[in-house]
Amino acid sequence: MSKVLSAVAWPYANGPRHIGHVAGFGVPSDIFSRYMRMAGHDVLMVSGTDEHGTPILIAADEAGVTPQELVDKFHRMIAEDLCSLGLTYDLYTRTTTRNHHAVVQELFRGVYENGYFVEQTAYGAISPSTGRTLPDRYIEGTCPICGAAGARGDQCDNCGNQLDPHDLIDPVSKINGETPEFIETQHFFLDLPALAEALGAWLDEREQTGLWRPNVIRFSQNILKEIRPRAMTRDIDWGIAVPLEGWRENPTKKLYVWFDAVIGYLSASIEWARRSGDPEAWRQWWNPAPSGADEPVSYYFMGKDNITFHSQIWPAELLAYSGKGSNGGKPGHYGELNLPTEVVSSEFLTMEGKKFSSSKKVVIYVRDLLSRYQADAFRYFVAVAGPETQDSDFTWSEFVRRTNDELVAGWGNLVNRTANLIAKNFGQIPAAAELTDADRAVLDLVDASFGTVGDLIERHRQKQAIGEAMRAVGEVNRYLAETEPWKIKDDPARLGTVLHVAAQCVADLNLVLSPFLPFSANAVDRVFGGSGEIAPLPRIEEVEDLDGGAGYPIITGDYTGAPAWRRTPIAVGTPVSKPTPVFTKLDLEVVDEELTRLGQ
RNA sequence: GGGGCGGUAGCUCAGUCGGUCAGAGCAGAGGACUCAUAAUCCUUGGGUCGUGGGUUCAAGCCCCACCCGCCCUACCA
Repeated sequence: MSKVLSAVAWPYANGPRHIGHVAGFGVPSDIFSRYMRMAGHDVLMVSGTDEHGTPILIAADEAGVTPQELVDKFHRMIAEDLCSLGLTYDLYTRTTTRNHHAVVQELFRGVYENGYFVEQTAYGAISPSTGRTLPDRYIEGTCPICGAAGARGDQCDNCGNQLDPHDLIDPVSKINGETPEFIETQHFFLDLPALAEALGAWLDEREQTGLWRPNVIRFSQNILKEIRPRAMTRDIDWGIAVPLEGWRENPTKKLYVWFDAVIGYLSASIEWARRSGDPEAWRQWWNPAPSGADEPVSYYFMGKDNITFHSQIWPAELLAYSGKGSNGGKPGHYGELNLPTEVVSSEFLTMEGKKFSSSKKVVIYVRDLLSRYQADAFRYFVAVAGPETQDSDFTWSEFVRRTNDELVAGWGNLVNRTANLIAKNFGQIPAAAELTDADRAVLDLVDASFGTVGDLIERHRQKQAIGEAMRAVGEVNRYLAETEPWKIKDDPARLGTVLHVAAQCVADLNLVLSPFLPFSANAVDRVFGGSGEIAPLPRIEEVEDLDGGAGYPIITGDYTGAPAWRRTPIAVGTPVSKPTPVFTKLDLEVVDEELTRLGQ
């Protein structure tokens, strides 16, 4: 039994979540966390909404609201989206809490005192009217290389060259059309070169485990080669104050949003501990274990666009705070902080062959999908066909097919026919008489799936894991076809035995599938007379800020009630009545309906 | 430009150390059964494994070049 930190990517507060987001980090992290809890580990699953940064400011200006009003709205929406998918966060919080601000500032101080920040003059664009940093991508002009109009400050879409915004001919702000002013400005740069050696050693050690996905480890080692200091402050008035004399009071200097966002994993853990009544409890997941005890492990779930922040920036911050780079230093009062055990990055989900794009309306929002379809149907699709190690495509026709042919016709049908046979013939779970070889074979095969499926989930091979589970479902369907219980009504002992065996297999597979399909796991459990509470579900809770700020909604829950990851013998005599189907079969017309909705 | 990934049966994809690797599911065809949301079960696949070279006794799997598609690279997050 270990302390397992499930650190889940922080969604940016710029709108509701679309299914591409949650396919990458949400569903996989929940499947993993649910399984690890059932396997007996102490899981702490944390995340929250990322609410600072330039895009929020711009969106707020456009909407005519304050940034705080904007993020209040979107934080709530995102929390609802994630909760409705059944994602079992121990705490889903946000970056505008006072706790988060304080933790971020403590990290900054520690890194600063250990000498891993260098103050440098940078040259950058600001908006003359607001004084805010104007990021490269928000500047456009004529490309100095190919002469195309409308080139962005970072890259020209026409010729593909990377640009320096200062070289653009007639640069203008995309936000308000004014001419940007290029100024010299002071910033704190994280001294990544001083941490490169420690980062490299850590990555080499991680590579030895052979667990990281090849893409992720290779990419991480690659970016190490061209490592250079990176600015961790910005000219902006929305964010966390730099906790230093002369900076703190400056309304236009804030910490870079990514500096603070990744610290959310730690601040959320601390917030969780404070709310749990044991404010120091977070240390069990973050500090090295006392000698003799198992080291805590941490898994970070995200999409591939976030790898650099999780395999370089965040470990660098942790190393710097712990004083473990070439500049030396000593840990701050949070103590030595553990680096990620594994950065579990997924690839991207596309949508009918195209990249998701809210502006181009190539998008399906989680809330829209769940208003019409079962959460588990979507979770099933993601588990079985998601972008685990390479990009994958979501199409409505494939969604309908997977739902109807695999989930409903395979698993749903097995549940249904088993329950029906029991309800008709016994009305309760029958006892087994003597077992035949075939009975034992199917029982053993299903029992073995706890091992194979669990192992695959632990290694983040969820597609293969659910494939194994579904293969076992097929075996049980075959078992029924071969034993033909509907033909042996004149032999109640044998009939009871077959149905007992089938019911046991269904109960087992229901547990094995519960990390993937929590909602239906509960429904299936109810069909067979259980409590319907085998897969815990999260809830939204309105809480006060711990340090006197404004209240906000969080996702939390009590997940201690999940059954263990092993066969639990079914209780003979439990009443079973004629079931209502657990899964909804989809009409083939929904494909056209949805494509029409997409405007295609 | 640099780094990386993918291109395997009509469709979606598996293929760990090079030698039963030419596979699975779905679709299609035929059959069985009737407990079940017309669900289930059995039988049925021969695709130059993107293209052209090369290494090897042996290559989807290694090397080189090329063609397609995609991602990362940015003071967006």
